[in-house]
Amino acid sequence: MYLASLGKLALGSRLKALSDHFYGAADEVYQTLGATIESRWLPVLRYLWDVGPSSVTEVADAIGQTHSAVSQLTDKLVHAGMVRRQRDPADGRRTVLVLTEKAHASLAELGPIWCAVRRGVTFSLEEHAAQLLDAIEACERALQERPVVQAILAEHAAIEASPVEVVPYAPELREHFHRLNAQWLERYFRIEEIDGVVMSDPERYILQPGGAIFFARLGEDIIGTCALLQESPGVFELTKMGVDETFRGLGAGKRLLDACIAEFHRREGHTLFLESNSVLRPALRMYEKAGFVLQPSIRPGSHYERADVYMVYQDR
Amino acid sequence: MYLASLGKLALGSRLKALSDHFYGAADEVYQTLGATIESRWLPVLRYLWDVGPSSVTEVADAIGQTHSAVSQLTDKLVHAGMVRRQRDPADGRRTVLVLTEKAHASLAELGPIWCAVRRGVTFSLEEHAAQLLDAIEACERALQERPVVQAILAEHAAIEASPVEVVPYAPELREHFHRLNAQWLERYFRIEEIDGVVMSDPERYILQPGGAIFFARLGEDIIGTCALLQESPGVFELTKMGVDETFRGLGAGKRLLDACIAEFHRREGHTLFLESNSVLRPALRMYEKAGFVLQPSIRPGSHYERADVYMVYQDR
DNA sequence: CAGAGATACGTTAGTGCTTACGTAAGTGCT
DNA sequence: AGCACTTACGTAAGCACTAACGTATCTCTG
Repeated sequence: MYLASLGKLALGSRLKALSDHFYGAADEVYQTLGATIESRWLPVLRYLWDVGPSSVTEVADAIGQTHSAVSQLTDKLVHAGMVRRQRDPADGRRTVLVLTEKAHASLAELGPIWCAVRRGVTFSLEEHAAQLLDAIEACERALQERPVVQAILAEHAAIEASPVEVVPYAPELREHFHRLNAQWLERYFRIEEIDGVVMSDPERYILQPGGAIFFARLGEDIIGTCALLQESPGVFELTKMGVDETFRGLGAGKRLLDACIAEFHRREGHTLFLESNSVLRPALRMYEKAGFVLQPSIRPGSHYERADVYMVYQDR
Repeated sequence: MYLASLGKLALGSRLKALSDHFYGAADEVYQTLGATIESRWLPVLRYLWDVGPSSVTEVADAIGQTHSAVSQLTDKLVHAGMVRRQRDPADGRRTVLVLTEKAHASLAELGPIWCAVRRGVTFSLEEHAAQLLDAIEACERALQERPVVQAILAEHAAIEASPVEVVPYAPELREHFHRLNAQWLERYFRIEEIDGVVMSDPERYILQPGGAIFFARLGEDIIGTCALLQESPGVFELTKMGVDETFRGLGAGKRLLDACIAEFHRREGHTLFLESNSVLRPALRMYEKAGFVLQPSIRPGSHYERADVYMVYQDR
């Protein structure tokens, strides 16, 4: 599913899809079992069933919808003979919604079906149903406490305020080198033996053999890294390029790449290559734009299991 | 929020509400920052951006919507100057959607905004965002493997096939007594000291002092329990009534209650009372229907912290 | 190579919700 | 008491999507 790759950007779309799935499933069940109810009615009917006669606004607030939605839904429920509208004698503005006898009878019969729904969802989703409910609840609460729009605007201001800077390796940044690379390795592949060795001691395995490491910095955050590894005199490998997922789109990758290529020239290398994997499409496109050319076959004697792309830099 | 109390029954509604919240938040951000994009466009635009020119059906499949939806969205995108429709020369039925130059320019500028969105969501929801995404992914997968409609219908058939039976205490059911009571105690209150003692050794604390325990059984599942505790000669307390959350609505509670009242009569008790809490509204309604009458104040010298309701049985 | 069936996709009608608006009824301030 | 305000709620218009349909095009089979 493509949407999964968009992560937090497509949260709305994915939630909607799941929501529609459950609505549809419930309706299918009701219809198959001959229940005269629709999935969208449930919150209103259950509220009136649990709490008793209530005004439109009261119901709307409880189930988290607008009074218009409840009012329109009430039209349908009245038409279906499930609800009566009554004027509130104490307050002429209010319309009190009351379940009819028919509704009481219908709802009483629905017990086993609702039970089956809960059981079926539990069977189908196993423990994920509870995890989903917990996550929803936690998110609802968090959104109340820390409105997401403000948070996003604040982050945007912070991002705009300070530019992405590229800085060379420094010992105190070593753990960032590990963190940033582990992030994408674990997400898309796994940490191969050679990765673990190099990531844990980059000074020894990258800098000492005549290589270089750069970091991208945004304010106080180290958001990306990239390494230039000297494989043999004049032959360099571009490797361990990683940008924090949440910080992509700021051009940090390109800046790091440019820094590595500049360093390659400064050291008067004659060959610069890289190995990658075809699933990392945005990265490959960036390499191409920077001057790397896709080779027809993978590099002979590659160190990496995951390598299925081999590119060589062609100066222009 | 009332919907939370419906649990798995209202999954669709809650997901929809969250979904709308995120769509709305994204649109607010785009508008505030002056980006000429709407949240609903994102899946299509990002797909074309990541994958390149694609046909309508291809996009629809990737983002999990119907071709109609994509087609109609395309109308808007064309109108906004973001997308061009092209006939596929190789297959005259297909319409290839291509991002315009303007779209490329717009999307390139959106990088920092998307970054801010990811960062903002992470800040606002903390670890719950990742939990939500994981749960969504797990549910999507589970729904594919075990369609929920079939699961529900199967459960319903199982429920209809065998009636709820009430059975008296037996030693091998002891752990069910603990499980069923722990479920609601932990959910709404906490397990007080006296609860723990009684639940762990019901034979000693309920049966030996002249009480009784009943269980509700559905097929192989023990789905509910209820106890009659003799407090002093002829004075009985109805206590430890619990029905498995997923099995509510089958009338098991009422059956257990009737069994306890019958037992109370069989033992020729003269007083039957219960203590409960006002949040357990459906249970209180059931007690009332069975003949319990709400007392004006709580029982003097109650054993329970949570008791704020005191009811006494009035034979009719 | 004809014709049945499948596929691609635009169009239309309908659904479930929203926002915006209008009206009636209650509330509060002077 | 009078007038601005708020509140309750129905109605209208609009949006995002779906299902159903129609048309054009392609593919497969005998």
